[in-house]
Amino acid sequence: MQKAIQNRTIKTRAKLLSAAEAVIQSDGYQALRVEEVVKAAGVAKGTFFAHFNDKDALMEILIGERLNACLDQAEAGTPPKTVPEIIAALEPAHSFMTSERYVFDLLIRYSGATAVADIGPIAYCFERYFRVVMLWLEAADMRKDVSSELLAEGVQAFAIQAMSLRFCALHSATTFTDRLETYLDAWLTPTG
Amino acid sequence: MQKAIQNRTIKTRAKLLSAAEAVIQSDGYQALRVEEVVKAAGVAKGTFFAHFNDKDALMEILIGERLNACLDQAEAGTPPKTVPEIIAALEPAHSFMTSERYVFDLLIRYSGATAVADIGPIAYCFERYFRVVMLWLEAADMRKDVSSELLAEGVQAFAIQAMSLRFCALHSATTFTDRLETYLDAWLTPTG
DNA sequence: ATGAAAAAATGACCACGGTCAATATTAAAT
DNA sequence: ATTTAATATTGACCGTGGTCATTTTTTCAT
Repeated sequence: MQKAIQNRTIKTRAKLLSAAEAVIQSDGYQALRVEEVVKAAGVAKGTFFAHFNDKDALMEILIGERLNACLDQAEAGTPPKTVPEIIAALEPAHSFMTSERYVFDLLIRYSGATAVADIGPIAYCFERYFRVVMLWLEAADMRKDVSSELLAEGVQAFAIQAMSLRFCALHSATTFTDRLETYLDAWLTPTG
Repeated sequence: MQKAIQNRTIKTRAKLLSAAEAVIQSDGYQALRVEEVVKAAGVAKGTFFAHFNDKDALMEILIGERLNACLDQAEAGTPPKTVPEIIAALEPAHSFMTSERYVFDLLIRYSGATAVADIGPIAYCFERYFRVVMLWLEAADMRKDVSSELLAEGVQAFAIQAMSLRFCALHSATTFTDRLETYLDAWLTPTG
C-alpha cells in the first residue's frame, strides 16, 4: 500500500537544510556539527539520518548547490575562446572549490560515482563541468589532433592539480591562476 | 635539562608500527582501528597518541613506506623512454595507490604539505614521484616546447585523474592503463 | 645511593557521527 | 468514526578517534 509523501517530511527536510545553511554561513562547512543542525532545526538527531544517509550526504547537497550556481554563472556568459577567458569563466567555480580545505577534499572524494545507481550531486557537477568545458573547447581555436572530450578531461585534471597545489606550501610561489594558465597553454595549444 | 631519548620509546613505537602492519596485512588499511593496534601492541590508547599526532599520521608513515618501495622499484629499472614504458614503470606505484579507496583518498589529502615545516611522508612521496618522472622525461624523446618540470607535473595530474576514474562507475568502460596512455600520448607527444 | 626533573605511559573521559527499537503521526480502507 | 498499515520521529545508546590530569619510569647531577 503506497502512501503519499507527507507534508511534514518536506517541511522537516527544509528545516534541516536551512539550519545547516545558517551554520555554514556563520562558521563554514568544516565546522558543521550534526548536533548543532538538529538543535537549530528543532528535531531529534535520528531524524537527520532519516533524511540523509550521513553527514556527507547533506554536505554533497549543499556544496553541489553552490557549485551548480557557479556553473550556471559560467554558462551564462559568452563562451570563452582563449585560455585566459576560460580560466576567468571558471574562476567562481574554482574559487568556491578551494574556499575551504574541507570542501575541496569532499569534492574530490565524491567526484566520481561509486555505483552508477548513486550519482550524487557532486559527481553530477563534475560531469557538468566537463561538459561545459568541452562545449567551449569545441568552439575555440584549440589543437585538433585529439578529441574535445579528451581536452576537457585534461582541463579538469589540470584544474584539480592547480587547486591541490593551492593548498600546498611547497608550491606557493606560483599563484593558482598563473599555474593553471601555464598548464592549459601547454595542453590546449602545444607548439611542439 | 635535555635528556636522551629513551630506549623504551623506540621499542614502543616499533611495537605500535608492527602491530599496525599486522592488522593491515590481514584486514587492509580501511579496517584499521586504533584500539585494535594498541591492544595488539600491549600499550594504552594514550600512548598511541603520544607517538603519533593522530591515526592519519600513522597511516601516512605506513602508506608512505609502501609507496617509497614502489618508487624504489621504479627507479631500479632502466629508465623508460616511451609512454607505455613509463606507465609500466609506474604500475606498481599506481596499483598500490588505488589498492583501496581509503588509501587513495588519504594520499590525495596529504599529497601537499600544508606548511613547509610538516612535509609528511606522503607529500615527500609525491615530490619524489614528480622528480623521478621528470628525470625520465628529460632523457626521453618528448615534446621540448615546455619544461620537463611542467611535463612531469602534467603526468602526475593525469595519473591522478586516471586513478580517480578507476573508482568511478561512470567511466569504467576504459581501463586505467588505456586511459592513462591516451592522456600521456596527447600530453607528451602532441601532433597538433 | 638519593633527590629532582624530564620523559613516557596510563586509562577514564569527551566529542561526534551514526544506529535502532520504540513511539507517534498520517493516510487510506472499512 | 474506527481500524490498519505505512511513514515519520524520537532519544538512548554505541563505536571510535582523540584528550589530559595523574602516575610510573628513566635520566642525571649531586
